Amino acid sequence: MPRAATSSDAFNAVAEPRRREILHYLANDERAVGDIVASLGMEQPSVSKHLKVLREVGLVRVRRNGRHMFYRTNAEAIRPMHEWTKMFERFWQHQLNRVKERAEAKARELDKA
Amino acid sequence: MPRAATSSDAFNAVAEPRRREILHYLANDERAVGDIVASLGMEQPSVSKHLKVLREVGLVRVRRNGRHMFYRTNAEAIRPMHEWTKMFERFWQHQLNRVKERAEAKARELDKA
DNA sequence: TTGACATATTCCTATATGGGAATATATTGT
DNA sequence: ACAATATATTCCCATATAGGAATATGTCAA
Repeated sequence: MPRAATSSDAFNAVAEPRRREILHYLANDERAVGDIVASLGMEQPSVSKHLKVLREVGLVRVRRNGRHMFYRTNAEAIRPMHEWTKMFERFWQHQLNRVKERAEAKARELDKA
Repeated sequence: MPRAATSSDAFNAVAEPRRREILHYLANDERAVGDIVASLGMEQPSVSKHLKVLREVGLVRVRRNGRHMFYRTNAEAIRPMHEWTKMFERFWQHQLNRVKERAEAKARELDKA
């Protein structure tokens, strides 16, 4: 079995760095495809293809205005990823505390000497 | 150009659902490969291969004890993904507020009638 | 209608995959 | 040394890329 399609869910879609750039760029305002091309320095067909993937998983919304297609990030679709990674928050805080505690213990040791 | 390797970074490694399951399972305690196989109901070679990918991007740590390899999630490696998704938090909160405000405005309208 | 502009799609190719099956490697106990 | 156990690796294959080049589609303006 090959890898799951990039358009199968947000996790797969977002694995591609260019698509993360696009999502970031489109977070504040809607933008026409040409603006993305100019601002991010990617080829136009490439941008269109990435946008298609992002559309298919609901990570961006489109609106047509004349010849222009205005895309904008749908932040809500990123939320499940945020929730998933959040599950591990307490674990890395734990890890950091252990590192800190060990450092402090070492400092006390040195103090005694 | 094909897709970036699954072992190129955490984003790509975590795109695979089975690997997310494994990370979740290994978050609390270290576990031997056999335990993962039994608990998650995957084939042993499959688990070993997934663990290899996770190791290569630093998402898990290993410790050998006799014939057993004890794996555990390195939560710290998930943090960058959490930070990236966090950038969008204010945007989805914004979206939710707009939905809420519209609902309240509608409620006021109905109240007048 | 025709031309110019904006975006999308198609075709091509090298490459990486995940699963299954089989096998290799490592470690322990006897 | 040998058998048993635990894990890792290899080989095979169908499939999905992402980029580049070329082309198609859609929309406006004159």
